[in-house]
Formats: sequence, C-alpha cells, structure tokens
Amino acid sequence: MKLSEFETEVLQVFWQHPKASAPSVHKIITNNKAVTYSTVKTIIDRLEKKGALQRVDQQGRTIFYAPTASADSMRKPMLNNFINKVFAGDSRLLMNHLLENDSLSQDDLDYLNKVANKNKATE
Amino acid sequence: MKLSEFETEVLQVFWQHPKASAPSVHKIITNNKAVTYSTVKTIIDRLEKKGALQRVDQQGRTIFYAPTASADSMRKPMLNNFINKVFAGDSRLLMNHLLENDSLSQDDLDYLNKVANKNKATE
DNA sequence: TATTTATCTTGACACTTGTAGAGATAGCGA
DNA sequence: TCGCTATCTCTACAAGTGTCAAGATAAATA
Repeated sequence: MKLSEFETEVLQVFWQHPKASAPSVHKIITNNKAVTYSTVKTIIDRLEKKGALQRVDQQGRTIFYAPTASADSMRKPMLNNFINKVFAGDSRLLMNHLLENDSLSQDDLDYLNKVANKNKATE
Repeated sequence: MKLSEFETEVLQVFWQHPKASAPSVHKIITNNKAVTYSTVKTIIDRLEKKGALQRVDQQGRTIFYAPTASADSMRKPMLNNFINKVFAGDSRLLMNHLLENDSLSQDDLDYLNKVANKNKATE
C-alpha cells in the first residue's frame, strides 16, 4: 500500500488520534498547513480507498475513521524503504546522521545506550 | 528541491558513483529493477533540471553527471522530513524501530555504543 | 568511407497527487 | 416543523511521476 506524502501526514494524525473525524483532523492539520476541509476529506477518502483507514463509527452526519493497521506495523516498511532509498540500505549511516544532527538530546543518548546494552545482554 | 521516489533512487546511485553516465547508471539500476534506458535517462534529465545533477564531463557522445551537493547535505533534510512525516518528529521513536528490527547487527550496536558514549564525553 | 551502434533528444501518455469548489442533505436548534 | 449549518459527496484540474518508443546523430568500426 503506497501512500503519498500528504496521505502519510494525514494517517499520522490518526495514529495520534485513533478514531477521528474529517472535521477534527482538518482542524489539527490546519495548525501546520493551510488547506481546506475538502482537501483533507479527499485525502481521507483516498486513504480509505487504499485500505489504510476504515469507518468505525458515526455520530449524526459525522463519520469516524481509524487506521486499519498499527503505526508500528506501517512504520516498519516505511523506514525500510527510506533507508534503502536514501541511505543505500545502510542503517548505520542513518544512525550517524541521527547522532550528528542535534536531533538527539543527551537524554536520548542515555536511553539509546541503555537499550543498545540491553539488546547486547539478551543476545 | 523536492525529489520523487525514483529520482531519489537514481541520485543515490550518483552518491555512490560520482561522475557517472546515463548508460552506466542504467546498468546499475537494472540490477534491482527492470526499466529501459529511456526511463533512467528521463529521470537523470529531470534531476538535472531540478539542479540536483550537473554535467561535468563528456567522452564521445556520452555525458557524465555528478551530484551538485553532497550526499550528507541532501540526506539531512530528507531525514528530517521523514521523521516528521512518519515518526511525528520524534527521533527516539525512529531509534526504537531501528533497534527492534533486526536491521542492526551486533557490530552496529557496539559501534552505536561507542559513538553515543563519545558524544556524552564531549558534551 | 560507409555502415553499424551507442547514446542522446523529443514527445507522449496514463496514473497519481495536491488542491478545492459546488451542490446535496442530514441533523440540530429555534 | 422549518430553516440553518455542518458535513458529506462528487467532480474537476493542473502539475508531477513513472514509463517508454521513435527518431536523430555522433562516434566507432568494418
């Protein structure tokens, strides 16, 4: 199931708010980006058609949607694809970027250390 | 400069082989994917038009291209965009996936540990 | 030199994506 | 009950994307 940039962004909102309606997602999206309700609704429709969202409830005229798969299970192949596409399939290269950028706080690094060591212990 | 999926893939090849020609890139790409020379050349043309590639040499009729920017400098914003789009801007979430998947070897983990610690020391 | 061949250029096309307006209509409040 | 309003549905369109064939032509080779 191939999703476009914007479709991914919208699905993202649903990962954060499972069971959301088009109007509410529109409100959230508009925090970052100026788009009309129609646009967001179209994207939701496409996500539904692609099988990434499903209707799970209805209140009045308002339809509520939810992701059909967990964020984790969708992120996995996306990450893989990204690593292949941008980092020549080399996760270590990605890590390096993560570490070089200031994107990780000291806290993150500590956390990283802990997990990396834990993995080591259990192998 | 926004690049499409396939454009990114092709640019990737140039990061690995700076100064490459359309025919040679075509050969490389066809290892993974069945596409004609024309298709690859079109993508290269578009990358040139977008300013990601430039002509740097010519031998006979064969034109050689090279990336206009370093892999690193292009990867940075791409990674950022990806983290925002798929991981809600949370790099830690990304790391978790990296660690959970078997995408990292023990060797990678050791390496990770070393770097994370080094960063710690210098902060 | 004449011919073959490799490479480039151009044009094309269907599909996807981002974007949104117009119109229908169900439900809520007066 | 009746009109207003929020929400949905439908339709549309320009630009971007993946894909390639046909034709031109320069260079290599016979």
